[in-house]
Amino acid sequence: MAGTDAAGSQTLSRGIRVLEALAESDAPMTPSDLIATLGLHRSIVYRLLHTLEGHRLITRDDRGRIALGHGLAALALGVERDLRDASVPILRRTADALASTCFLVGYDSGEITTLISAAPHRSVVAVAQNPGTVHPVGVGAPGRAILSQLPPTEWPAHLPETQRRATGDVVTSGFAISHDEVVPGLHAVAVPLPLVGHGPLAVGVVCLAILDAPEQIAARLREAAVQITAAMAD
Amino acid sequence: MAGTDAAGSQTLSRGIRVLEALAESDAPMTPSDLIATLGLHRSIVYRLLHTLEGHRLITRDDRGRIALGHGLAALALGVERDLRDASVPILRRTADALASTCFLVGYDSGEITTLISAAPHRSVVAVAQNPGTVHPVGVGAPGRAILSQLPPTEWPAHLPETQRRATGDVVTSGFAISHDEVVPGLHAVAVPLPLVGHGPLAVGVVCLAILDAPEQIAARLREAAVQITAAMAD
DNA sequence: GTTACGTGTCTCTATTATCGGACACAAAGA
DNA sequence: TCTTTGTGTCCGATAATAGAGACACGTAAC
Repeated sequence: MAGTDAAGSQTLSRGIRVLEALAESDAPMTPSDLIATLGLHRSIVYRLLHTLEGHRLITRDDRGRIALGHGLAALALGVERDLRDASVPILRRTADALASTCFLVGYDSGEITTLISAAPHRSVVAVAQNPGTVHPVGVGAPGRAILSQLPPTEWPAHLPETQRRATGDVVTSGFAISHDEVVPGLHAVAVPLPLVGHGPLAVGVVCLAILDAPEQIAARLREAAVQITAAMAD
Repeated sequence: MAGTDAAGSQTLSRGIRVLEALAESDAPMTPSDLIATLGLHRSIVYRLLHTLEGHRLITRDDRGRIALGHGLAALALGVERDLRDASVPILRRTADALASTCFLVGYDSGEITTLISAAPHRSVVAVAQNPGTVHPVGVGAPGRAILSQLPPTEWPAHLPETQRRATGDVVTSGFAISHDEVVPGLHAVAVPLPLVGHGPLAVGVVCLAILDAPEQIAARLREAAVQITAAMAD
């Protein structure tokens, strides 16, 4: 669903669709699974698999089933490397200070992706927010913190009036808050992080029960945002 | 260097080489950089870039320079997902217990890749060991812990006699130790982690100064390995 | 035994990508 | 101003892939 029939190279696009199909599947896939999912001929899929395996982007287990390979982890290491290196220690401190999972999200061509996250040290239940997770735009605290940095022309087509006004509130108050929005039972607070040459970013926390006043949490998050901006200036 | 002219699809292989080139570069690349690095014609590179951009595997900043895109992080999220989800909390506890960065490495077609790592909470200096990092086979404690699980027929061609005997010691003692081997000044201890259907794995720690006796560290690592094995059995 | 099924490789034309060059355009430099 | 350099697109002849089927092999069902 992510990859439409992208302009340019059909072969490359199909090879990437193999990886996307494997990522969306929670278990390793058999060749037949892939052939059925992609709707391609067997000979094509096998050719793509050989090429992908040669680059270690897929691997095959003892039963011949196909899974994403370690080479993808090596490639992903290079995604926003400077930003992630600079932010990790800051997010760790913020997560401990707020006793909540703290994360940094980025916006790229219509989607919001978690770039890094840090769980607090002494947490009874750790709310996971793994890097690579995709958020809906305009929904939830991080979604609105990002949206508030985008011109309304780039907003999603059918964004409810409620979300539009809530996003406007982010601009005035400087932070976004959400509860039961993306995942039931979870609270979230996020602040925008504008950084030159990096598209809209946001720093946020997610937790089961809100501890401090939202304004206090937002103040601490803004502090982290300032530190990240400073660390990136070098 | 990683991707030779892989059998199968030339187009797909070249598209992946674009990603590999961007990952090896520490800064965003201009189109000319890529064209020179890959040795391809301009029209080919532009076509590949359009396709990759459509799948959010690359992105372009305000100056037109090209960097790896967030879609790669989403794909990498699926790499060894079950194993990583099961290991994260165990590695965190182990890292705190040993006051050292603790990590899990996996082997796939000739290369050892860090799958996850956990830094200790109260660390003066945190030794980073980011997921996706590639280790040399047979060198260093993790390298030998992996090698000890491979048949000698799959060992690297010109492995020094010293490394061969040290690897043999891992089989008898149950753990590997290294100092000043991969990175000067760093100590490392690692234990093998055999897991059915998952290729050779190893759990290890890396630190600046060794605190406990290697045997004690190895015992704690073996404990973590057992816990991971148990967590994967469900 | 047979039947059915998934795997993996191979061969073959129609379709698609490649690659050279050409073109237009903008930003620096002489 | 006139060059030079990088960017981005477009066009044809050549080389590569797509896509269908055929084939051999192991393996589980009957």
